Amino acid sequence: MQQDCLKKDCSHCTQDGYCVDNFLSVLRSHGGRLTKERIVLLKTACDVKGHFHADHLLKLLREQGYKLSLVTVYRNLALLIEAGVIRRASVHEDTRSGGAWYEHVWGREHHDHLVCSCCGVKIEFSYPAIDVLQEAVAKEHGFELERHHLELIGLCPECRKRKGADGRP
Amino acid sequence: MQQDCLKKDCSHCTQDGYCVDNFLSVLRSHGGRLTKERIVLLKTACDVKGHFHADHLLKLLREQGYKLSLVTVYRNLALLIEAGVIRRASVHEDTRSGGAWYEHVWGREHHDHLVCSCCGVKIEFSYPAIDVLQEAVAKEHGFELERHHLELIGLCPECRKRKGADGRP
DNA sequence: TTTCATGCAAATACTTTGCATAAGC
DNA sequence: GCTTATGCAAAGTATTTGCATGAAA
Repeated sequence: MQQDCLKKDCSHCTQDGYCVDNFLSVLRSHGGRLTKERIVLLKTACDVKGHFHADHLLKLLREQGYKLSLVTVYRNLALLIEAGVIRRASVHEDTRSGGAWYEHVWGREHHDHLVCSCCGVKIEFSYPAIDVLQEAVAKEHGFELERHHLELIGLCPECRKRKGADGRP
Repeated sequence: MQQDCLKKDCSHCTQDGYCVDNFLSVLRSHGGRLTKERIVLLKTACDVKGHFHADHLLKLLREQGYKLSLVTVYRNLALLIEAGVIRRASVHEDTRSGGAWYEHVWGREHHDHLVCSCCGVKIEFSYPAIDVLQEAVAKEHGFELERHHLELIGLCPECRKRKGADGRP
């Protein structure tokens, strides 16, 4: 898996600026084929600004005039994850927001999320010190860390203001 | 909500050592009733050592001779969470383990999880320094932190050994 | 021209809801 | 006795699977 290909300036990523090469190598390793559907899925997933659900991605594709089915979206999300193009970013929330959400990861730095428990707004942050400590914890337990999920849930500034609370209700 | 009641030495928790009082106050605030089903649910949820799913909890109840339905379990999990007896501990994993998992929280310190991506083993840890940094991040963004989900995913010592990998495949 | 991907429909898994009956308070 | 909880069956939502057709390689 060519990790370099996830970077913005990767020389492999020639086709319209999308990381087709990385995706291709994953397909090849499965004996898979590069269909039209997979190409538009790749591009659309990369173009999404924020977070998306499977059906959201389908809607975006339909709006662009492509006619693929939700089944195909589901079947290919796994490939896109394996290719390092997107990642699963969901943690079960109280407000069961319906299914898993994803975000594209290609050409982006690692980050985690702050989620407002009231309005649901999601804010990205990255805090290298936390990552370092996570590595320390993993090492302490003999784990070889692959990835992590961190979601901080609380009240965003707006909701705090609106509720007139400063911590005590 | 009497936070004290979550501690092991809480004087309210008289009935067989279970935190009935705290659960009761939540019920009362909803105009709810303390049924037999809710009592055994409370006890069984507190007795589970590790993590559990809704249907797992039902099985445990059935094994003890109680005959409640899965619907009742689902309906009361929300109450148990509100009473601070259990919490949702699930993060979507690759090995779709089927549904949300819970764990009881009453009388226990806060902790997070290390999950093996290979065998699925879950190890609890607590690392106050990480919690402190999370508070810092929240403050930085004007959030009032309520809770967080942290799951570190990687290879456990056993799976590393078995795979004969030291980091490079 | 063989093999794999797609789309449809149906199946599955988890969770929630409507309604009649049973049980707290 | 009033009102809420339970259990059943059915609905709902997110996701997966079987199978025939269509498209890559």
